[in-house]
Amino acid sequence: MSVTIKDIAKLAGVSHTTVSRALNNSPLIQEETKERIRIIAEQMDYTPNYSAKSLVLDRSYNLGLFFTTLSQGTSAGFFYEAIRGVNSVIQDRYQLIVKGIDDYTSFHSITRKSFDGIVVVSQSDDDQAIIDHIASKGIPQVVLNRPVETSGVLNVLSDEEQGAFLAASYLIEQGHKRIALIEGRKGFKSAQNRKDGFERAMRHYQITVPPAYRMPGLYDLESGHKAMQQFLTLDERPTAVFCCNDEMALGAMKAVSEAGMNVPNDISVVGFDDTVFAAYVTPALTTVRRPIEQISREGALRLLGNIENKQHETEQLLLKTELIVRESVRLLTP
Amino acid sequence: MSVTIKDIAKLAGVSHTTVSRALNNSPLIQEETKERIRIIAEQMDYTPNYSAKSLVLDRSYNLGLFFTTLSQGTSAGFFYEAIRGVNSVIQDRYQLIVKGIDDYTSFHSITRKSFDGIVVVSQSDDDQAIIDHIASKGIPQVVLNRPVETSGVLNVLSDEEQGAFLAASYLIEQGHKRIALIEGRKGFKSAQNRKDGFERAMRHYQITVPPAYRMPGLYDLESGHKAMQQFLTLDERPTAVFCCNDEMALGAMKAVSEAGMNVPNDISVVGFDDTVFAAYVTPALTTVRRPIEQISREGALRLLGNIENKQHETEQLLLKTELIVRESVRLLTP
DNA sequence: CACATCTATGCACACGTTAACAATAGTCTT
DNA sequence: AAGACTATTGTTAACGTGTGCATAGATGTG
Repeated sequence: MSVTIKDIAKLAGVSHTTVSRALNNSPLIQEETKERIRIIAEQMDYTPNYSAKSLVLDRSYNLGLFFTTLSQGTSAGFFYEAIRGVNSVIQDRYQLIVKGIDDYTSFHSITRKSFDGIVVVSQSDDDQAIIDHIASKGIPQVVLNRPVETSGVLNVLSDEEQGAFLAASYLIEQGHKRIALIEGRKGFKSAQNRKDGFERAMRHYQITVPPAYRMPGLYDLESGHKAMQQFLTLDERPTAVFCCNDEMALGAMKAVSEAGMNVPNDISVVGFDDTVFAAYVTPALTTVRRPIEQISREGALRLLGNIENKQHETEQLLLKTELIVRESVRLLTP
Repeated sequence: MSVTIKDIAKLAGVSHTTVSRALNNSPLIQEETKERIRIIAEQMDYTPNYSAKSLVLDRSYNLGLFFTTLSQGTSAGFFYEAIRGVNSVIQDRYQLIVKGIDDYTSFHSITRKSFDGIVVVSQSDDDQAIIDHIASKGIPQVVLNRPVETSGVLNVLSDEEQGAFLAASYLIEQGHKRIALIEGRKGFKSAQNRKDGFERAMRHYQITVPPAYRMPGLYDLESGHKAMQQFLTLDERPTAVFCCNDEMALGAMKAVSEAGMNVPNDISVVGFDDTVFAAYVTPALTTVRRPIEQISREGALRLLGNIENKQHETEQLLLKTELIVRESVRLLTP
């Protein structure tokens, strides 16, 4: 059917071994022989059979890109940036295989033979199981976005606690004292980190947050909307609301305007993530930017380094987040 | 290193052929032998080597999912929904390999050996080259999202012309006569279709659109913003603006509010795509919903059908779009 | 009982590639 | 000029799996 090195060999009047060596640019083969063979291969439109290569070289040329879930809870922008980041560094060398971890009923099929390396974009503590499995199989991996306990695993993430601290501090510095919190999805590490940064800022500036000023959330528009509706029913309403991501912040702003009030004049809002639309809503959302694309690029680069140099660098890289000040927070003068 | 069928054979006291047949549930093997072998395989934690299988069976177990570009112009939500749709139907049977078409410097490596089938999510006429290449290699394929000329290719898309017609007609039915258009990215088929639907509605209701009421766009927030700024400088401003996607509509709304004006009271806006945030901006955006996830699911299903039944069904499936009425269009009373 | 038929299993090879080792011819060294 | 060395190419086996054909035993048939 398709052209093999044996076909080329026949035409070139050499052995298939010579063809193999020539095409792999082995120093054993004479330069002019190589050139002759390359030309013939080109003419015959030869493409190597990667299954055969994989079998003998024990490399799959596959790079896994695993997300906690593909069906819910992952924001589209996050997903997109992560794929872009990884894709930008792998070039032609690997095939990028995208999976949702929750699609696996068993990790049985995840082996050294099927993946040269795996990028786990982890958003939940539950991912620990697959991370351990990958580690136990000895497959090179890098875990992005979430701090990971397993030692000896590459780990690249942004300092979300610091980002949340920045944003919460900013609210206080703008004169706010009655500050409410809409939390992230339970079980997601980011939810915990962002909350921690918020709490640290409150402690640092000695602000107390009453229980009524805390609402759970699911990282989606709906739950932000609901939470803000709750806050608005309170006798003593908060003057500012810290939302653990931008989508909930949008939902919250929606609730404010539905109640005939205005952001930021009646109530201030900050988000987290700097999603692509944050700059374009009205008012433009003040938020915290995570360098996701950079995270996934740095992670993929280090992973490829480990794969190709057969080393086992293990490092935790913490990239800085950045507060993006826009229009959704009002300066409160006493 | 890892367990092979020969290891199992040794332990079971049979030939590796028997093991192979047993694990593939061949009718040639006695039921109790099968069961015995299955148990041993389980205990030894056997996983088949897919490179070896691929080599002999001439199947890669790979499904390509190709986007026009991963680096620009593709909206995150679109991307996300497409992957979700395809992923939901492939289960464990295939690996999903995501690629940007513009990452290829040569299509040379795209062969029957490396892909059992390919889903091309096409957003540009330029994709015709890769579609033809895939067809010429005899690889089963389905083209989503864009009508394709090549005959004998599965094709699933939404009727965007009809969607645009719906939205534009809605503006007119709400009493608007001075209607402007912000076009989509040049070269993208969707840009053409949406414009066509818009024009048909104008003709149908005998509305003329002056040249100053037409602005080019790039499908991003920036260009929508710019275009609307232009419209606002006109002496006779349009009362409604049809934006060829939601992101540009957001940019446009931003420009309106920056000018101290209000949507929909001063100017009405419609978008296209029903992106996830359309419902949550202020005012909520009236737009057209494309069933992307359904498109990619239906497309993937038909593709798998063709692969697994070795048939070559060729069909064009046109899925209906839907107008989602929200708050960004005002009822104009004469 | 002789023969045909059926059932369950094994043998040997194939898939396309790489690599250890062998072979050949030419060159250098002393 | 013989031996050692080098440069280039070929021979053969190996990777793990599936399959056509052969085989051995069991069963049926007249």
